[in-house]
Amino acid sequence: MDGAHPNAQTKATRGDWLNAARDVLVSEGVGEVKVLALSHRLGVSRSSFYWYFKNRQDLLDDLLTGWEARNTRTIAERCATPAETITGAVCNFFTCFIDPKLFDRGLDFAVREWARRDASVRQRIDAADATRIEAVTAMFSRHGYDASDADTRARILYFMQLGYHALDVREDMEVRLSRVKGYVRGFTGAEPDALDLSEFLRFAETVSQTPHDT
Amino acid sequence: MDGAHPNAQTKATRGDWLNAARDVLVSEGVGEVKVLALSHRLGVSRSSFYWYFKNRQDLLDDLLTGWEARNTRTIAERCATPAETITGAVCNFFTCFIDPKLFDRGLDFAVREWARRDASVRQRIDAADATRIEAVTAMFSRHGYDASDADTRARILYFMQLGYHALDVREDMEVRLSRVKGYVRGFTGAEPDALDLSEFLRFAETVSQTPHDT
DNA sequence: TGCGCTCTAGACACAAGTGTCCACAATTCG
DNA sequence: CGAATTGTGGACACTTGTGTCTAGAGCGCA
Repeated sequence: MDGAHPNAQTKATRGDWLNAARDVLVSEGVGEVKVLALSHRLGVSRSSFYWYFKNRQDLLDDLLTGWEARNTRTIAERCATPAETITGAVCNFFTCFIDPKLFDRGLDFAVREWARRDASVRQRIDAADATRIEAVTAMFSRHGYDASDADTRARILYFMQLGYHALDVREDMEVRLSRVKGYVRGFTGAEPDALDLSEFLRFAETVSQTPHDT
Repeated sequence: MDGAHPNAQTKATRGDWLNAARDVLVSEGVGEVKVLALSHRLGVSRSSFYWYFKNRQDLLDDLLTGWEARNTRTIAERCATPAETITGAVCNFFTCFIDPKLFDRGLDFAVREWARRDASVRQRIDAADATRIEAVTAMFSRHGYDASDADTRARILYFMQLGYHALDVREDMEVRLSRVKGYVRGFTGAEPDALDLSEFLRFAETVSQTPHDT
């Protein structure tokens, strides 16, 4: 029923349809996610689609659910990860955006674009943003910031991080990492712990080995 | 020929088509800019469109040309405006984004989204960004920053400003203006001149009287 | 008054997309 | 083996969108 156990005869699984749809959504927008085009791309008849999905909307709903699970949950989890210092916690938050396996930024912005045309998607994005900001706020609160301060810092941290990605800035990971110390200081108002920083940079290096998509 | 002298019988001028198209482009993306839908919106037959435009692409080209003229030229002009101090110059730059008549942010991001699907648009956006950043860089250079410093500050200023708008942050003008002094200090590394600041705030107030669109 | 220019409407032809129905091939399982 | 299940493919009906062609209405001007 969910394509997890494909038959030998199976040419395209449910997951194949979803992956293809995700790619088109990211690179060309919702409007271009068309059953006909996807069937061509998968080398399968168009009508096979209707075995896995009720209709086009059903596919889109699944895409949205997957996005919520991956991106929002990732941020929430990283923010909830225990840390000795606030600077370490902020580094934890950064890892979401360093490792493309954790947070799919292409998908996040594709969904934001989609939301401009669909009120129900807009609602889910707003809910997701609220959840994420709450998670970041809680992170600051846990480290002793008062409610108002935690709220402000959470918004600055979250909005700046997404703004950076929104503009699709492309710089070497090396250049990007050279600014981390300054960022952390700015976001927390505290001097970054050397250990937190080096641990984060080490993680970033292991990730940057694998070439990143899109 | 350009709709500037509409006949009494004229129901929709060339400009009407362009305005309608711009609205749809901003609110729903290029994919939804359709002759049929625009004709309905204007209460006019679809075929009248082809009197003013060769085809759909012709309309889109015009939209793009208008965007370049308005947004990029505005930024370049504001950056070139003479100012006594760098803090005054940065305030000049800010005015682009305070007054919706100067810089159409909705259109700017709609075009950026469009660029994701069209290589030729991507090229024009890249050229526009380069032009804008050059203008901002020149502004810093004129006020004594060395080449490297001017370049860095220009990028930070430009990217942050666009990042703010990319996330479609909605806050009261009052809240927004309360942060200006800190921003200016951060961007220039200099203490803001009180006169520059008060002049800018006065301008912002006159603008915020008129309700702004989308 | 009547001619020409400007603009609009409707019909036609066509392409691309959606969703449904039905036949049928390939696997799996009793 | 044989029957049910799992998927696939092709045909049909319908919708939405593009671009072209032609008739003709309304205004401006001699």
